[in-house]
Amino acid sequence: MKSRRDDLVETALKLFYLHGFNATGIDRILAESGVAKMTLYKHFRSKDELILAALQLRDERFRNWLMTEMEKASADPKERLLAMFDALETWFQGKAFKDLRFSGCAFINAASEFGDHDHPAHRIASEHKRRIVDYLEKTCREAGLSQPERVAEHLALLKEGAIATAHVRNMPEAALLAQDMARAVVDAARQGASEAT
Amino acid sequence: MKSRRDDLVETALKLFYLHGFNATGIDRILAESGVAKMTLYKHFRSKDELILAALQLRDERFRNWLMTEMEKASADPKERLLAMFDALETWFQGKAFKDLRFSGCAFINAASEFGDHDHPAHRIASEHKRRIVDYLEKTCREAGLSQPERVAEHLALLKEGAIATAHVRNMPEAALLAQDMARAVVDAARQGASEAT
DNA sequence: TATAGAACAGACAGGTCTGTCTATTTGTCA
DNA sequence: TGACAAATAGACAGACCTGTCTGTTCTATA
Repeated sequence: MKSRRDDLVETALKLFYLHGFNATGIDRILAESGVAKMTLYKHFRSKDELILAALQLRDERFRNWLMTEMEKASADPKERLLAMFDALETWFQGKAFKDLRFSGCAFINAASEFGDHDHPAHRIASEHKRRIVDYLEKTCREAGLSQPERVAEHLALLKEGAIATAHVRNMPEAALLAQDMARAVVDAARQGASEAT
Repeated sequence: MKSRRDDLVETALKLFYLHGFNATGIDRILAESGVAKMTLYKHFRSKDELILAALQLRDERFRNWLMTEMEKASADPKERLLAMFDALETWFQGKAFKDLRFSGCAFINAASEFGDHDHPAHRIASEHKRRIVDYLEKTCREAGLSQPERVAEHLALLKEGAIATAHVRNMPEAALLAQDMARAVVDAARQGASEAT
């Protein structure tokens, strides 16, 4: 049951992601989605609102994809943490989201274009990243790791580094470099959990 | 001996960095630099050329700043590698480049706005990152670490992760999270160097 | 089939953008 | 002082952008 609104947000997400927010005009979104201009302004007050809707869709879809990939990789939470980086590599290779080549992280991109941390788009980006840390922290706890908040932050930072490196330098293997370090982080926290700290 | 051209590139760099490339019009650059429009088009064919000149200035200036910070921190190359993350933290706190608040990495930002890897601005970004890896690798060799190419890539990835995290989540302490992991990476490579591999 | 809401095409206003042009002023050096 | 190069202000064209408006056509439901 795809509504006109859904077509719009879907097309907007794709074009914003591939070409940037400021560089993408609404006329192009309308042309590619086959929606009339008045329909857009019936559903959204402005282009800015459409940007926010597209980012919210991306947040939901990306986290869902990542969690699914991690959970189907293994039943062991420690393995799941490491499987995140395998998932990242498939993403970097353009195999994760159909007909959407890898073009960096939509939220890092949003933060780049909307540099002010108070801008609504930047806030959505910030919240997206926090939600991922929350999920990693939960998985760290399930794995019985020591200092789960800290380990989750470490793993999240490795993920960001892999994304930025893969995008800027066109280097999908960055995921495996990050995975190397992630393994060390997780192993250290596993030993730490059985020791007195 | 500051030329009109220098004023222009300086102002362009500042505004592009703070507000983005597409969002910054040349009229604003002209107004803030006090330069006439014809002077701009005497020195540059187009706005795109000005963007490239600004990124080149940033490349030179940033790498110079980073290397200086690392080298003044210690004479020991291993300590210098770790000092990179202290330097990053001062940058994230806005204390590195005068009257220029931290607004992410200019090259990650450029890659975001110019997503196509063949775009000249994206290439400059890619080369900037590679030059930093080269410098890290050289320092790894000076420190006598095993697998210097690999360790340099690890450290560079940690740096990117710290930058992205600090910017998107407004979290300057990301530098210290990265430093934790960097210490582990460097220590492991030091042990590795004295062992048979 | 009748009706009402939704989406349609397309013109339009008003603003902003890059890049060009002209004519004038400034600054430097002999 | 005189001459030449550089920089200036400001108007302008043409393209593009967001957002509004009008009048028509589609579609679902009663």
